[in-house]
Amino acid sequence: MCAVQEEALCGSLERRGLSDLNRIGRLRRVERGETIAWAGEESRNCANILSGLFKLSASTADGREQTVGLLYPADFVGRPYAPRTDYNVTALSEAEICVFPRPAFEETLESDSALEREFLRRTLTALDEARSRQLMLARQTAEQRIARFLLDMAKKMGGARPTPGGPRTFDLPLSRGAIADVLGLTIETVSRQMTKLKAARIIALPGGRAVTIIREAELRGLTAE
Amino acid sequence: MCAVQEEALCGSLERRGLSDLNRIGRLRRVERGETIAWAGEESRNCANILSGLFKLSASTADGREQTVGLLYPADFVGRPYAPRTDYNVTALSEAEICVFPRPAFEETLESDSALEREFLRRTLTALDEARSRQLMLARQTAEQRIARFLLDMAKKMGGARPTPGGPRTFDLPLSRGAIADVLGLTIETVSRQMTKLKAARIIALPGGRAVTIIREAELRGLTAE
DNA sequence: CGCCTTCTTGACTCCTGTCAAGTCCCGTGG
DNA sequence: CCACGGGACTTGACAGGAGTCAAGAAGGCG
Repeated sequence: MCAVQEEALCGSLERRGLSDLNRIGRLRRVERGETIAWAGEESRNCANILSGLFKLSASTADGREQTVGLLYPADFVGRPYAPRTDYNVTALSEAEICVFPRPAFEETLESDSALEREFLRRTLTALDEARSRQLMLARQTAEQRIARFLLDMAKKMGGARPTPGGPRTFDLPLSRGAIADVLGLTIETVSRQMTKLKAARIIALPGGRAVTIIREAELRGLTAE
Repeated sequence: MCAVQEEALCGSLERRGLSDLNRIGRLRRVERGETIAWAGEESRNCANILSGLFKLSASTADGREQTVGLLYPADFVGRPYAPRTDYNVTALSEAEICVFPRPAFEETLESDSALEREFLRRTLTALDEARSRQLMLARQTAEQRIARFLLDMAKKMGGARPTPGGPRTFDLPLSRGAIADVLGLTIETVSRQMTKLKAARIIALPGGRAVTIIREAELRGLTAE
């Protein structure tokens, strides 16, 4: 039943506990662009992502948006132990999720210490990531952010390499606008930086949302990390 | 023994568990400016803050620094379940901490589910805060950051109000440089913004690191949240 | 009182945001 | 098959906020 069982939260469970969580979970298909949780709303459900990509975002009073995290298959969605959620969760692609009512999930956490420990580990990892994104947003230039983003995406997306160690091509699962939201930039700046990298022949943009990383070492050099 | 017992992590424990944690903890005094954990270093210890203020920081390759979190009394320091820590932890004032070896702390977490649950809650809160700081660093102007920072600090520091509802005065526990690191700005920009707020008679700067919030409503209006 | 750090202020630069046209891409429908 | 339309993307011109560099002033500690 659970397509991402080895990696997902429920994958850490032994047979018994797993069936507990599966029993309360309900499969749901989500359309691209659909928002499954709104900031300020009561936190009623939690979920595991089975497939697809989501963004976790907040917006300023004047309407500009910032993505504070990307969620991939096997990642967890929701905020246990809080009455409300502070962030929107929106699908960036078609997706499937496994939804639990929050109180039931909390009870399962409390009765299954292996699950709870795994959840704690994941939360600690998410915290490290959120802090690393703070450093990026506060101190990196647009060029450094784009370089880091492309490398991260290449890693996440896999992508074909015609020759071993050679250029790698993959499709960005995000629009320019969504990338801008993630990196704390504007669409125009993202576009200009991509054009600049293309002009420098560090990447190629074969069309659509495809990206080819031609000279990975140079790109890595631009991240200055 | 535990001066912040009601609030600190160990305060959530029942007598039995508490004594477990106290048995492995060791009191330590820390000087202002002292760094008790270095990024990239092996994660050997965890600690509870008993008194004082710490910053959690990272730096870019070119040496600029960013504070990714402030740690107050009763807050937890360290990274269980990871071999290395990614951040520096530095005392911004004289401080006292209660130190546990990381493996012993992990064992205690695993054997005491109430402690583990409390630790999970704290980690979730820290995650929310880290995400909220992402929004600030990505999308707020210098003026908005300063306004929010002053209001946050006023709340944390308490501070005397000569007349109820009237102006409130408190001492900033951070230097201008430390504030700049927290807000993702430079010392000069912090200084200029403070001067601007002073000129607008929204705050006063009586000397030293003291701040008086004269018109709190206006200051709150500037945060645009 | 004097030194040294911290803070303030000024002049200038530059990166990124804003506003405004285009251009590309792709699916739809004639 | 190709023209059309609309969203996504690119490009240009310009402005402005924050960074950088450089003095100076203020404050604290010996």
